[in-house]
Amino acid sequence: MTSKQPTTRIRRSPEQVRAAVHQAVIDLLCDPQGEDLNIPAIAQRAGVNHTSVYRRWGNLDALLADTATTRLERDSPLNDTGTLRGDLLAWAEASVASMRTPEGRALVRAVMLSMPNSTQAKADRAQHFQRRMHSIEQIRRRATARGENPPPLEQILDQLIAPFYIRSIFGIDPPATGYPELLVDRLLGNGNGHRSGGASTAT
Amino acid sequence: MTSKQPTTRIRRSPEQVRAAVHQAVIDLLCDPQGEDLNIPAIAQRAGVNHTSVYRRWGNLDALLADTATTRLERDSPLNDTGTLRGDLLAWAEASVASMRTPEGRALVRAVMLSMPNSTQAKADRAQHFQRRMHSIEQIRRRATARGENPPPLEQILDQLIAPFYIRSIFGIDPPATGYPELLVDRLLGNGNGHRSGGASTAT
DNA sequence: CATCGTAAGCACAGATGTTTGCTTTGCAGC
DNA sequence: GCTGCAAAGCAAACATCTGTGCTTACGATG
Repeated sequence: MTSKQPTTRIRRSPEQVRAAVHQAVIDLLCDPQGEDLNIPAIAQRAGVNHTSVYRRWGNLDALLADTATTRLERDSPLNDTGTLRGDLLAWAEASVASMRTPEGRALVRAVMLSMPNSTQAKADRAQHFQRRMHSIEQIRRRATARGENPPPLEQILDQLIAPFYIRSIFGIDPPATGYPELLVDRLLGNGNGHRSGGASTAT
Repeated sequence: MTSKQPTTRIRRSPEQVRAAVHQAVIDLLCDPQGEDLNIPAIAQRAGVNHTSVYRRWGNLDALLADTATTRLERDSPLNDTGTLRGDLLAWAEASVASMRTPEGRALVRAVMLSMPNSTQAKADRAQHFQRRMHSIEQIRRRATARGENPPPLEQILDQLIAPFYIRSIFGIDPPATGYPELLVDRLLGNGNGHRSGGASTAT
């Protein structure tokens, strides 16, 4: 009688498992002192069986991508301020605030790590990029609808988004004050390449 | 008699092994269709025993970092053009050219991948950053010695280096023509935040 | 020419990651 | 209530990665 007690076998709902695993990814990405990320460790931290993780996500890249997109979409409310500059500033301020938290930096790292390995080519990365740029595209669309003339996406990528990523990668803290304004002013205020629409460039 | 033929055991010199392993890292980073990078695969591709790789580099991160820094330093000759703008432009042009080759993109990915995992904190990443910024610092030093007033490193990071990285990450091709000039002009020509030497802020 | 140190190669063992077959749970539809 | 489905849990096999002791080749030094 090795006393198999079938009653002790409890399980959580799929949503609970999903949330717990996502949280475990973030935690391990924030905390680890030299440990590297892998599925058994994530599953243990989340308190779920590792086979559940393997069956649901298949591999680490997919799990990282899912975690990153889920959290990033949840955390970017995308409020309408009425002007292009206001929207960009709000976006940049939210990004800077996020960058100052371990969790925010972990999410950027998750985006990075999820990308390079298994994706067969540009297709996956481009799709990933589209998802990540969704809020920016919405800001641009709204500006166009208002009659403003927003910079092209590529320029926003180069001047607004790229600095956030590079700093997260290398662990360079943003300037203590005025950094969102600085980047948005550079983006909208410079005269070469693109001229932004009219009145919103007043200081 | 399983015919141990001691004569067949040939070996290459340490330098040959190092070069072969570096090349294998680049190859696997360029080519793989969904395969993920690991030491046994690298060793096999390089034609060396995997134990040699483990003993020399210890782990994948260190190998990636070594490969990236070695190749990047080898491929950035750093010629002196006589002006800050010329030096930055040369640097940017070399970077764009490198970004257009699979090997160049692989090196950027190697830098990314080598960073996040085991490094215990900011210390390692900061050091890595210093090495990567070495050529830029030299350009700034030369400009200062000439009496020019180069932008601070952070601004060069945000406006010149960050775009290259972000595009490599997401696989976004740079504009076909004029991209280096565009970035350098934005960097040196804008009037807010930092004023570069002289009257270059004219529109 | 002999000797010695360094580093690569080999075989094998241990640890870890990944996958599979099956059982059990919770929930929805009848 | 009963039944069936989807998904989580469990255990064990399977594959792969990582590390160790030892042998062997190459080059430097005397």
